[in-house]
Amino acid sequence: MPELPEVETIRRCLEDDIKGETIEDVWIKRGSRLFRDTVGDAALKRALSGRKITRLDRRGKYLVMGLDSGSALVVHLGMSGGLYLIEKENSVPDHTHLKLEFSKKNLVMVDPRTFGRVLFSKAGEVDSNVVLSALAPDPFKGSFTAVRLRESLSGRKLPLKAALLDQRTAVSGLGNIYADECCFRAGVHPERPAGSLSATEAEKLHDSIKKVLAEAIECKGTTIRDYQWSEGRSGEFESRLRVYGREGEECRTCGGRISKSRIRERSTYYCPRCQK
DNA sequence: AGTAGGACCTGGTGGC
DNA sequence: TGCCACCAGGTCCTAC
Repeated sequence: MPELPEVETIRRCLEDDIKGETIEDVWIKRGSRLFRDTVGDAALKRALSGRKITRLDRRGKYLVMGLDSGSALVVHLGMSGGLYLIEKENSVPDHTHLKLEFSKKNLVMVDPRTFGRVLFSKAGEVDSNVVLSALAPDPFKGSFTAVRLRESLSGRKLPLKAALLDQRTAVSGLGNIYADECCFRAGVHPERPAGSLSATEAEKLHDSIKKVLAEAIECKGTTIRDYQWSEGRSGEFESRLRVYGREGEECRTCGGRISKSRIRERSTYYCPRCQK
């Protein structure tokens, strides 16, 4: 579910509350798929217990929880994941896979569909982590430029949207909603071969990606179904969506009808008149 | 190598 | 009310 703006919202919401907290105890759901890529539950518990949280960073859609040992817990929320601070006396919600106990609160990771995953990077290995280091530039980093964007797409024949969804190629952090919104604002059709963008179009797309994501972060993300950024509060970008989920409705720019198609088995929304 | 499509899961919704 | 098919914001693997 969460794309970059939702993950960034969660990060900002949690950072101040967990930074400096010591992990007093760890609970991991038995046999949870989310930990399939870690060292094993027992070893992970040992690595986390007693450690102090020093920072909460974001790389693309990943959250990186830095510890005073120099290691880091790396979390991806998949389609349905969430991180919540709960009162110590409250029992954990359904589908909780991880609980970190602090002195006054507990942090839980909830994920009904179990598409999320948790990784662990040992001290000094965070920057060389195979998953994180393979990510394309973060849209808010200086390495994400219009030139780099166009180069990463050049020669590729797959649909532009498919290229934008690939976290390791052009840009990291875009998902199904924001990829559609960015294509719309840039005036480019999502089915265009990725390599067919002109320099001007690549600049517009680069600009749109930064603006759409920044605006969505300001709105604390989008709420389509069950996404909540913290204990029951919801994002407000939904009312600003220009194409996503608006099949048959009026385009706010040209008055035409929004179309829906499928790209790589993902629902795709666009305005056939505004997007060439 | 690059690309397409299904697989992996649970829960909510809308149609009958 | 109940049942069922379909849909969902993300990767990941396999096959062409």
